[in-house]
Amino acid sequence: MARIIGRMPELPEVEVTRRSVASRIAGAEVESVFVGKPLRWPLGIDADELRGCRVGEVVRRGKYLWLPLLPADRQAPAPRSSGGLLIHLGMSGSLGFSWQPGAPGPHDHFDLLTDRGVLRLTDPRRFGAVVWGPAMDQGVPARLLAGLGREPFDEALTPEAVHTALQGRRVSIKQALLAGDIVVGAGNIYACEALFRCGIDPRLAAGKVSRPRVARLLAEVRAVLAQAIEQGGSSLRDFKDAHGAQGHFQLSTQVYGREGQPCRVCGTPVRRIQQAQRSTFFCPICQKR
DNA sequence: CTGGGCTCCTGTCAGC
DNA sequence: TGCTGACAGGAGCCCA
Repeated sequence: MARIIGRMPELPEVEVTRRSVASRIAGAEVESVFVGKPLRWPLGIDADELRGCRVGEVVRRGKYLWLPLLPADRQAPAPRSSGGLLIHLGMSGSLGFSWQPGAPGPHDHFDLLTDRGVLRLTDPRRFGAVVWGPAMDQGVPARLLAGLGREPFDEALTPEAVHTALQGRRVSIKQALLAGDIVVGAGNIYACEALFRCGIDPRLAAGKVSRPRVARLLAEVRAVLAQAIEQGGSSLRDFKDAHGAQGHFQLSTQVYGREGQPCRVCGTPVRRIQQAQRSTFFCPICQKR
């Protein structure tokens, strides 16, 4: 039986995090920076150089957050660098913003201390990252974002475009979804759930999915992500502190993490298989094509 | 260009 | 009850 690891930050959790942090940190002035244990990549700048920057509007791209750091107009002396921080929560990361978070704990690896509070990255497994760059489309951030597919809610992402992009792909549709180079945001949980909702066998070759089914799949990816964002958003009202987000985003799943348990639609035991070293959950009866 | 496999890390859990 | 080892997973990266 597969175990479910507590929270896996996928697009919905990243978006909910953005919404909870953005309005409170916008306009804040950086006073100092704490860097803990190494994360996935080095920060890429001397932390002292961020002092005196003003935080801009936090935006999300895929599962990344971009935190603009601009020169504060009335600050003297002016910061030595402006640009921003590209943040990824990895497998186990969470971002909190609070007035007095206390001393960093063993899993707190980055603090941005500002005049409005402290933005803190907590990440036990350290798959996450905080990387400085001169702009979102320059330097290391640009390189990291370059291969990303379209945003799931981008209106320019049509079923036709997705279908075309899938043509010739021989990997499974599940792997193609996870790859994120066509549409971003569907991690392992949501890929499994979306495929279940539209009755597509996760093992089916990506290029073999018919156009109507691609349209249905895109709709379900959007629906499951939107639902998760909404659920996370509603739970935000209960936030008490910076890390109150724990466990709030666990959508009640139809198949994910339910190996051996009866399919909620037909009662057949949910199957678990490995695809590219990753667990896939599906109903062998409901997902036949 | 595509696809497959490896890698980072540590909390959790099965099994002895 | 305590210890050990397998496992989970996002996504960059390297190689065939």
